[in-house]
Amino acid sequence: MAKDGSTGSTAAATTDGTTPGGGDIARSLELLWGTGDRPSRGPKPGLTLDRIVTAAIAVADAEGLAAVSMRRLSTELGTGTMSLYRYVPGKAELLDLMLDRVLGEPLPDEPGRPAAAPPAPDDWRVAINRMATTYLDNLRRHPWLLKINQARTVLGPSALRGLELSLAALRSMGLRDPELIGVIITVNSFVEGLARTQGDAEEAVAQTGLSDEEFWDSQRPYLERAMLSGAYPMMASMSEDTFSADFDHFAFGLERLIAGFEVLVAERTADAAADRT
Amino acid sequence: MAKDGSTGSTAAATTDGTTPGGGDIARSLELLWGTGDRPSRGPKPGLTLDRIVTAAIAVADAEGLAAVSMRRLSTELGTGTMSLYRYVPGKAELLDLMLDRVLGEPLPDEPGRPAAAPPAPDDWRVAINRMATTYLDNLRRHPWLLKINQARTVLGPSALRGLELSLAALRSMGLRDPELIGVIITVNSFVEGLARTQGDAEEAVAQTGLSDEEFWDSQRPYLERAMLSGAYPMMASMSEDTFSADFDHFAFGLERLIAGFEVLVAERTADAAADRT
DNA sequence: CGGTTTGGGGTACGGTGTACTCAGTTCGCT
DNA sequence: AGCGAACTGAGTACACCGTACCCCAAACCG
Repeated sequence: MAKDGSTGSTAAATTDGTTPGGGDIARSLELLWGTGDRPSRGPKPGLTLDRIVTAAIAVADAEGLAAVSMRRLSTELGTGTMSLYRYVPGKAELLDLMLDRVLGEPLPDEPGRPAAAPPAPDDWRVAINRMATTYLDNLRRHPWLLKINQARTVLGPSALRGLELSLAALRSMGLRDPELIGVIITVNSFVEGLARTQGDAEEAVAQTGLSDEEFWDSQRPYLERAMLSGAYPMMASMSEDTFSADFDHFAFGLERLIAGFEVLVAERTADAAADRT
Repeated sequence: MAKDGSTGSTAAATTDGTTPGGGDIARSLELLWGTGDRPSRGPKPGLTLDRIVTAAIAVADAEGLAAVSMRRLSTELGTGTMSLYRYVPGKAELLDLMLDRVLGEPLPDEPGRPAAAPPAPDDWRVAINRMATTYLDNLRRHPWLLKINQARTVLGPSALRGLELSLAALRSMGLRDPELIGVIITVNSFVEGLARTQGDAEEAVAQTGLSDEEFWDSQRPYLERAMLSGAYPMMASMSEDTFSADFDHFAFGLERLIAGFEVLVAERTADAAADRT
């Protein structure tokens, strides 16, 4: 997934002459924020960045990120493979663009839910709950999101808008600015970790063609021998429903997290009251 | 990274004749729990599974999971590439073995810390804190851990031992069994998500050769223009230290999480007391 | 000692990202 | 109107990857 690095950067340096790696980011930024004015000489482009990104996302959603290759996209779009490089500096940048597109897009209408996004609620608990569920929904809709390096995501307009909305909703907590960011990071980290586990499980089913049940059944003899060995007394004494799928780990964890924030907010308001007297 | 799937499973079926995918798991299980008795006909093996896994981990630690290829490992070990397939069914299984090895190994001695693992403390807060820090340490030492599908990790002896120790330490919380698992999953998810963000950042520095500062500087003009546009009032009003690196997001989030658990434990003990009266 | 079983390794195939090169199109300027 | 510049599209080629297949040498059993 990650490009080779050695061949990539050195090759870019020999070709372009710009500082290796730096030129690509500038190029990505222009692609994201750019005015889109195209030079007025030469033939009109037969493709759009938008179409490429859309096609890439469609393929990734349907068959996983591994299916997204330049050759595959070109056949999908009916062009030559190398033509894509007229619009995108490289595959890494294409992945960046996919990220920004998906993270910022409003959730598509679902049958059970009203389409319009309601304004930010003044209750931060509800806001956090919405943040987490929305993010989890997004990650489940696009499982490949977690396989793309998010650190160097160029902060596109849509990503900024999401952060802005979150911050506005959390303002009522009365925490300091870095703590607000901490809240967001904590919630997002929890959701990401959970989504990764779930996504891995689904991917494993798809790739091996083996259901979860079959998988665990294949391990059962080894596990039972281990339990009988006496080396794992705690695990051997666990109740039957311990690993049941009925338990909603997302709801459980999120509830605990919000309860933890509640404690901090209560402390702060108590402090403020003490200062006032 | 993930193997092709179509070629992999079908090829395994044509070669071996066993149910596609199922044979590999059985093979992995035997590799993990197996007795290691080798047949006494034919030449002695010049390699060990252990040496292969060790070499793979070394390469992954030093240069990232992308550098772990069968050809690379073979040159590292001084053998032919295809010889490796006498010991490992395929690359996917090798990754599984790397996982189990690393997740179960005791942390190597570090200068500042005593080497012996102390017995499980009876205070579950300390236990959770230790769980989280240990896991985070592990993920930082081996950033490639998060790029391997953990869902179908064969539960090896070392993985079981870790789970057993965690459960023993959390027993004093007095929660139901599924909730105990929920606690572990929640903490681990949080740590994984955070580690992923940190790992992505380091990887980005290594790959692009661009420090974080340089990266953000390159975005500054676009961000400033966005701030001045008035479309992001909350973000524009943030204090200077909001995104400072001084703030320890790991400590902050973990503290909130533990506080949230505390609330639940308190509720339970209160309920128990009410029942007793 | 002959046969059988096993490990080691070479070759080859289909896949990937992408550098390089050349042909063809379209506009601005003279 | 014509020409040259600037641009797009596409083909070819290279270095990687995982691994199927095949053959040979080594080691034990009878």
